[in-house]
Amino acid sequence: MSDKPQHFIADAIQADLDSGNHDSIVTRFPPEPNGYLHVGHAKSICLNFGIAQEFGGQTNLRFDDTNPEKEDQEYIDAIRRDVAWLGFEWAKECYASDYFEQLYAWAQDLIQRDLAYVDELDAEQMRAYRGTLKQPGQNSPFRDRPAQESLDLFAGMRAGDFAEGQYILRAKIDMAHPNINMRDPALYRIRRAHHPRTGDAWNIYPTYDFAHGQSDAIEQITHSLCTLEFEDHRPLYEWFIDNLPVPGQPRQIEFSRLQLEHCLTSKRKLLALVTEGHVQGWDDPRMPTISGMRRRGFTPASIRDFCSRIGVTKKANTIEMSLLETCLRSDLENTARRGFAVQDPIKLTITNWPQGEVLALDAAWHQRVPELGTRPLEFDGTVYIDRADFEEVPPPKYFRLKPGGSVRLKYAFIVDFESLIKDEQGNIAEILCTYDPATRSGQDESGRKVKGTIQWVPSQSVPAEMRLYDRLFSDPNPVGDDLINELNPESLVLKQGLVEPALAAVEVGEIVQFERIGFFRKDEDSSASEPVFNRAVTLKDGWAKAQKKG
RNA sequence: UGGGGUGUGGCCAAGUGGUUAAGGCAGCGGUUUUUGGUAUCGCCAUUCGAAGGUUCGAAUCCUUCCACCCCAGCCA
Repeated sequence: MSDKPQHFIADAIQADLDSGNHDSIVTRFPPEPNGYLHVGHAKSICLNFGIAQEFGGQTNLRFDDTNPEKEDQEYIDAIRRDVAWLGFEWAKECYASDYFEQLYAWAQDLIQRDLAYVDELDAEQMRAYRGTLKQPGQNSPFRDRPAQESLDLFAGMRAGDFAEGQYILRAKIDMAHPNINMRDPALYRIRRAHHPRTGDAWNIYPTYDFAHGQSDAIEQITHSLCTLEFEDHRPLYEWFIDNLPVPGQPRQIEFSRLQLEHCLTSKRKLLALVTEGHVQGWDDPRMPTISGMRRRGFTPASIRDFCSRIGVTKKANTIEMSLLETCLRSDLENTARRGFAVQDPIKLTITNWPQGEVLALDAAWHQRVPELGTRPLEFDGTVYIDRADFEEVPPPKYFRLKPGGSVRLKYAFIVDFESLIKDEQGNIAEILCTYDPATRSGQDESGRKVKGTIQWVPSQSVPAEMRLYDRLFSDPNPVGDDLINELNPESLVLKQGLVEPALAAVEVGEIVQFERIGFFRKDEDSSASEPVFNRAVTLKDGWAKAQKKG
């Protein structure tokens, strides 16, 4: 894990600093508030804020709110929360809509200089005139409309004199340009929609292309970092910067977007998951959204670490889930408190335990991190262990409890198998053991060694709902067109388990380790009587792996 | 010959003509361990999309070819 970003964008910025192009740098993170941020945005956030920090610069949070129909204050609020949660502070909070008046003036300027015109082709006609990827387009019959006429029409568009789609402002560049984006791109369209910030003040809205670069220039952005699909827009971006009296010379640099296995990172498709009810909301712990990951149990540090480990290039990439999981585990390893929980309880009774005696144990929250303190744990001769920790007919090298075997109940005693009690169906209802008083943890002088040490919960434990989350999509590279069939039917498995009292009492939002199981975050759905825990990630399971290999 | 990009091990990714091609993740094997976790040690590309060429020397330069991605919203 390197601390200095070492990639082509850092190199480019360094070069701009060295050459004297810039004395300091300013970047921006420019989401459109039309949905929740996801892990792909996290990459962009970490890149933009991280690179600015690295070079002593600043980063703005700018909402690219140029298309009111899809945007909402709810998204603005969520985005602010998510960026802050990730641990970044923006120098300024900006909105493209703050520049609408300036943008309008620049559009007029372009018209006056015969670099833009009001067209009245409808969308379909425009497409026809645009030509194809291999064939040049044709000029609109309105292309040579006198500037004054365009100016008047443009004013009328703004004033609300026309219907949506009736007129459109276009740049006058080159309808035969090999780059389709340069074939007289749309600058302003009529939209009678309520804007979350400007309300009904405007009847026309600038397009992304007309707003983005100029907004960058207004904010004195030095490096405008965006994803690869905007590469083709760069000539247009530069055309505006070159043809308008903008107060800055931002440079656009593109990098490849993040693809995560078993995930979708398209706002449109994530929206569908939410609206079609396949998940419980934008913050469903299975969602690759920042809010979903937060609720799942990911930490800001783990996500930042992930983003630094995946690198920044222009190459298409699909990152394996295991890397994200590794980042989480490694962040939590030395910080999360550990406690006992069982997902599938089975009663274990110590037959030689003194009737009524209760032994109060003091167990470390983290065996290697004493600063985390201890929690009380009561042992009264009846405990619950996980069904997975007993096998009547064990496979070879099974270290857990089995007929004729012994196992240590962590922080307590070694117990020796005695017998089983089964119900009418033949299922194991209870395990009977004896304990070895000489083997008490911390004061064991018996010299006995056992291969297995397992967690357990006391007789007075708390029932808890455990939400075991797994990948949302079965396929590593889901398409997202056929949600029903692509979704992993086992992306959520509910368990009614038991947790020791101290674990049940942790604060909502705390992430703990259920020893030998995984890291879990106490969910907001918890009630006073029943805690709810979300499984963020399992522990690595070498035994399961060995079993699978056979 | 539309335009724009990208090709280094299973997944990422350094490398910018000169030791045997960094590192991480995954995998495999060992040690430690009162979490089959953690930690730790070792192994894991004669080869850089392919073929030619330049050079004493090439993943790095040249040529040709191949593969994959993006673009025809009044979305961003």
